[in-house]
Amino acid sequence: MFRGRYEHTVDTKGRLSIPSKYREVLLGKDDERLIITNFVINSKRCLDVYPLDAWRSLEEAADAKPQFDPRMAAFQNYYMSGAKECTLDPHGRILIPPELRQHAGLKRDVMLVSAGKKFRIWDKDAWQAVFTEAEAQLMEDPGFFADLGL
Amino acid sequence: MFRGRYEHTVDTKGRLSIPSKYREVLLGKDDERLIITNFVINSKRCLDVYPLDAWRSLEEAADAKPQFDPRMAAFQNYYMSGAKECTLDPHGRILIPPELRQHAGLKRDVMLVSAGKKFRIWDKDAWQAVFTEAEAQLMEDPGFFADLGL
DNA sequence: CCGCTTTGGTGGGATAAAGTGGGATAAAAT
DNA sequence: ATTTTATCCCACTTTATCCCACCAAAGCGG
Repeated sequence: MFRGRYEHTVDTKGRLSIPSKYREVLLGKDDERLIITNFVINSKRCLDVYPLDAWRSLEEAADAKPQFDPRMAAFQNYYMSGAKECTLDPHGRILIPPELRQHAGLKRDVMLVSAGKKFRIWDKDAWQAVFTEAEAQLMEDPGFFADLGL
Repeated sequence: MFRGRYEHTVDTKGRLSIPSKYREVLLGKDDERLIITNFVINSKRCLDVYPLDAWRSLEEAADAKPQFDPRMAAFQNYYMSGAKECTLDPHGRILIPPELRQHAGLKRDVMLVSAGKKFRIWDKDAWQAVFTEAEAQLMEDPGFFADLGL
């Protein structure tokens, strides 16, 4: 499980260093490669990043579903087909492919945001908007926490 | 269970010592690490602090819910994604990550406030406001506690 | 009741680690 | 063959961690 949010920077070469806490999670696996693909939440674009093993189980789960469901096809076309493999350099950085960088509108400042078995990469400003929206939503409905046994 | 309120100080490096009474609670566990994340009550921001085991059960409870419910997504984006792990230094202090310090508006003087299996960290002034607000609510509506079934 | 010891909390310097940037070389594409 | 893109290597800056010292308050024995 990845934990925490980190503000990092993409350098002029398109490199982004993965937080050491995230890297610790990867060290526990036999393959440290990452799979990165395009995604969108609340009309805001971002990137989803999976450890290779987690991506594989997603592939298998998708494969087990009926292939002719149009929504499944859309999922394949959008999410699965965007996937690129990235390897870490000696300093723990990845090179984000240009199409994906552009998809998420990544400029210099980005946020890395944990989401269970994967994490996301957001342009900093886009993330701000998503975060504020989520905060407002939770303030409106504080009883929600009770449902989770808080 | 944590008990009591404590006024402590955050030093210039961002360190905060955990009250020894709270530490006694942690000693009973096999892992003393804390998970700390952002929260908000009555539009006042604070930090929620969990022993690692308590946080894990929260993660599991959240994981068991449908992931694409919009409220669930907001919860994941706001509360879960902010979670950072903090280890105690030899004097029983934690280093509060800068983003979280900033989120809660922590300056030098802070309050540590018990809340069952977790506790909260407030800026001292913000806490004052929350406290008086709660008191006013009780004075206005003396049946308030009774309505809670206590 | 007074002084000593212990415990809890605070502060600061030194060292190590994480993140960032840039030049040089190698691989790939045109 | 030339241009572009990616990888490796080295250097710098910032942040976190360890270690030591200090102070105040509470507990203890004379």
